[in-house]
Amino acid sequence: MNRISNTDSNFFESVYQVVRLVPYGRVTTYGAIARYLGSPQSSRMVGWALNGSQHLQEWVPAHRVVNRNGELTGKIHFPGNNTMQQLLESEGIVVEDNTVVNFNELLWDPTVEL
DNA sequence: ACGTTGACTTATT
DNA sequence: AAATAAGCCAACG
Repeated sequence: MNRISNTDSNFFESVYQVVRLVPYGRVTTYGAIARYLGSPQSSRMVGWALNGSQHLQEWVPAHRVVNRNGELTGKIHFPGNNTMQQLLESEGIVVEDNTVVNFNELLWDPTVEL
């Protein structure tokens, strides 16, 4: 059925799926996910999808998704002040000044890894 | 119903 | 190199 069809909410679900595949202690970017889904310019929708993922029952490691600069741009949408950073640090990721250190090494790109 | 906003990124000036 | 424009498209007011 579907098969990569647009005009469906599959985009959002696909985002959740991909984010769940991010390995422990690694991070990915909005653009990488968007590109993997076939819409390299829909990176904003990835963020919006993740916004909805928060009240999903499924565990979606949204804290492992940062922008292409490695900055924790989405942390403001987490409960508390730096919940996102704390979660990342609890996985061994070093965060400094809202930016993931060694981001380039920790980056997990689905178009490359899959 | 129309206009604005937004967890972004790439291209152009 | 730095600033501005544009593209994406769903949700909110």
